[in-house]
Amino acid sequence: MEATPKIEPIISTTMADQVEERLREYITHKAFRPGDAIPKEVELAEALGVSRNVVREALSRLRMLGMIDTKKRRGMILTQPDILSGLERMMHPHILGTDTRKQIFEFRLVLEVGQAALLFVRKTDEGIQKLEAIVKQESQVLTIQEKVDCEIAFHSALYEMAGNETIKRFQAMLMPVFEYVVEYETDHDFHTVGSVTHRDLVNILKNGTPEEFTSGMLKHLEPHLLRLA
Amino acid sequence: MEATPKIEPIISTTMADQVEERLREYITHKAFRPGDAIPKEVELAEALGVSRNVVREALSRLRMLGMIDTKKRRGMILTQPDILSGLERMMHPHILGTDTRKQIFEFRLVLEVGQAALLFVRKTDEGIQKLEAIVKQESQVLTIQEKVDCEIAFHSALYEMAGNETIKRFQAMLMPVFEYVVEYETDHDFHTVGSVTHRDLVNILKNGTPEEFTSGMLKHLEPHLLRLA
DNA sequence: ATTGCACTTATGTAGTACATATCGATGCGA
DNA sequence: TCGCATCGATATGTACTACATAAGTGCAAT
Repeated sequence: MEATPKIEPIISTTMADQVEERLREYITHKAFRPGDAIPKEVELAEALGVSRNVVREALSRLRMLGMIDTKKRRGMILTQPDILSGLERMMHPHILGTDTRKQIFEFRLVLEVGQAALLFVRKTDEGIQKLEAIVKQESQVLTIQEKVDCEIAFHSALYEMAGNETIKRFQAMLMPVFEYVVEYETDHDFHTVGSVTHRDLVNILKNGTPEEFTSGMLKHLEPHLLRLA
Repeated sequence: MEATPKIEPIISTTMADQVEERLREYITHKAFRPGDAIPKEVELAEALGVSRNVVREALSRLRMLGMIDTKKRRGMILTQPDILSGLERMMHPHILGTDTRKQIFEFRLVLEVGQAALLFVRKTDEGIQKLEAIVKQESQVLTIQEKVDCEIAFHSALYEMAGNETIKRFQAMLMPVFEYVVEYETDHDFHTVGSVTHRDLVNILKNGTPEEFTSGMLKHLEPHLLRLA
């Protein structure tokens, strides 16, 4: 524990922070729709009683999140944000803490298992053929790198078939951290594999049930799961 | 289709955008650790050949994401970012598109099912007792609102027991969107429930296996899953 | 009606000035 | 020598001004 156990509730909330919050309230609270215009910078500055500088800092943040779009004379309009834009900017393993990395590691495992919920609704013959091709290629692989590539290709193809772009992107962003944890913060090998192989999973996908698939995926990931505290 | 099929590859990349990117590269590429100091605003401005204003807009974004922390005379230091800070700012149902909302809806279903991967590693007696208390309370409930509250409480308690703060927070952020979709964009009731009840899930958690739990959760969520296209 | 040009306007960038908090040193007194 | 208060020095926070730049707007000419 630190010397001061619980003091310092004051957080230096700067003007830009406050303005950002007010603007987000303004944008989300009202019945605004994408495409609607919002007041000019100078008007906002005057209305909020701050300098244009502060307003611009707040707007700059919202722009980064994709909540607004600004053009030179047109002014600013609301846009529907890219909910993962914030995430992708900080998914670098070594700027995160070990605890966060571990949670992200677990997050991916959860996604892999839960996928089945969508997979059996969306599965297609082409998707399965693609998976089979990867499995076949995997059996002829020699180097470790090739094996890892196949591993990633297989699971990417699964997400592809699940038909949820958000989950797919999210998982892709998780991967670098996942690999980092496997590489540096666990004692077993990346490609240690459970009693259920990729080939088994494909077969379940073809002829089995969602229940069987989740069971299979749990078995497939068992080496990872056993490592959890 | 528009009149011009493929023109307009130019994206007005502003100075602040570029500086933000450069700073992120600078922060992530090097072997920096949380706590390390980064150059002063004026130094950055001079080094990058832009005004201090632009640098501050970029820094303001990184500060929002929790990547840096600044104090009055101390300067700026790297911090380990809160990976969900960006997300929570835009999880408002009505500023998202219907497609995004649907994907978030699915995302939660996937998490619910995949949870089992962690749940059986982390389950505790106290957690199960808490779940049982909720189930018991649920059986005596009268109004719809109370029923919904129990629903939320039950699933929150599950995430609590899973012991992954990131997933728990993430799920909590998903919920408003999930409820919105159920309320306005599906034709069945919120509390339509599958053939497996909360009580069944608790029993599986006590005496069953992860495989049985995922199966049970799939059944529990079946009304939602059947609605997916 | 379309093209071309000047004008207007809102954002983007630069620069200056000052406020504010905080670190560090200096000096005073016990 | 050890506090303790005071006083700069310094980096961020805020305000203000000025101008550049892109993009509508409207008018005029062909």
